[in-house]
Amino acid sequence: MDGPPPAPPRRRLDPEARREQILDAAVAHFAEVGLGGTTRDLARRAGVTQALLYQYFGSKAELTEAVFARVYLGRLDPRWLDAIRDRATPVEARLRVFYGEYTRAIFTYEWMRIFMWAGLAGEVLNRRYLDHVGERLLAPLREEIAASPGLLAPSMEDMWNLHGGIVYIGIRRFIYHLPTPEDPGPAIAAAVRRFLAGLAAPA
Amino acid sequence: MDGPPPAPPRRRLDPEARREQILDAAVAHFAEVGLGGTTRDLARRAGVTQALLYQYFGSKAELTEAVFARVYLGRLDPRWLDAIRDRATPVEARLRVFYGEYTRAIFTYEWMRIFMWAGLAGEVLNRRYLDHVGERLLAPLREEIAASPGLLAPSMEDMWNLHGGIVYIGIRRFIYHLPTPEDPGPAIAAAVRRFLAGLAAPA
DNA sequence: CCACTTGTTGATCAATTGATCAGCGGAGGG
DNA sequence: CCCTCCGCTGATCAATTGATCAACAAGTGG
Repeated sequence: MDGPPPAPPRRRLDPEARREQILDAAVAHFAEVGLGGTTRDLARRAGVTQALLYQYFGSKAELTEAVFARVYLGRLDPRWLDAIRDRATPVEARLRVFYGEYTRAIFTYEWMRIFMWAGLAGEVLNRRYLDHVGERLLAPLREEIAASPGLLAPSMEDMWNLHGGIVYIGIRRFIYHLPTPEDPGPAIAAAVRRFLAGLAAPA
Repeated sequence: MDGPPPAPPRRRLDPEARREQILDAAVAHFAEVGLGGTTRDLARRAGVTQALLYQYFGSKAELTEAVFARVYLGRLDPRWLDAIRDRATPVEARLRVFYGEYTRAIFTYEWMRIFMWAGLAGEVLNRRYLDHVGERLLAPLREEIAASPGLLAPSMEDMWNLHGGIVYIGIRRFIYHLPTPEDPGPAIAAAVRRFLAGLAAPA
């Protein structure tokens, strides 16, 4: 009466599921030790043999590309831009909400570290990603601030300063393993409030 | 009459000079490719044979330790603390001067990248260094701001936000290879000014 | 000009690592 | 129950890499 035994770990797996399993392990592994991590350690973590990796990925380079694709793709939500431009909401709230969503998307061990490893390695994807952030997110945010009565238009360098101050929370936590507030919300709110206060036009 | 020939590259070198030459090359090499760089590439860059490295450093680990020592040591100037506490100068100027000096010390290709490689690798030195920054520099700065009339006391998280926003300039330039202002001075001045404006006590 | 000291090198070893392949064996169809 | 398909493994290769060592040769003193 006791149903099937508690899932004796199937050795033969559906190819698609196996590929996902390997990719999951690869993201975790490369985030931890960097893109120079060995395929053998990765295989051990994934619970498969090293040879099997090459059944699903032609080479290590192909595997790391798949890791990039999984980590980068769908990380930026196109709806953010709409919220940024919604002038029915005060700019301060828009900035706060945006950076709340943005940090919720990128403040993960895997994303933060793989992005930094890739940056140091000179990956082109990083520059493309950051160009995108600058032109599609920071520039519109800057326009909205400039269009707000009583605020002086910030420069793009000012925008990067705001951005960097917030992203640095994630760097401290995931790269340097320093203690940071569990919820970055209050720190973000304070940073945004200060940023706008510093842009207040003289009376 | 034509003096000595134009320095035919001496093959035998004074041990101390050779050690320095290797260490210079090691700093440049590991900054570029990370601590996983090979001793053979390093030797090629230094213009010596790979075997010679082991005449001056017992192992690769010993070599990277020497690299850390050279990069970290003497980077923080103890006189900064005195300037920070010099209440004859306005806080804003003190903040501006401090971050001018600080960025002048750490905004180099070698320092920025080795620090980041080491951070990702989990080096203990990084956490020690950043603890020092927090307790010996940011905390005093915070006290000075708090002691300034008309300013609300910032939290340590606020201080890290100011710090991160400024350091991020160097991250963009040296890690991500993005264009940044040649001189970070104006951006620093703006960031400091905004930070303090955002701390102005309500009338 | 010789001989000794020692900075330097080429050759080499053992371990690691990316990649390959023949064959094993689990699972479903007949 | 057996046969076939194919997911999977163990063994193995070639290249790379940290480390060693005997031997070479540049500089120096006699």
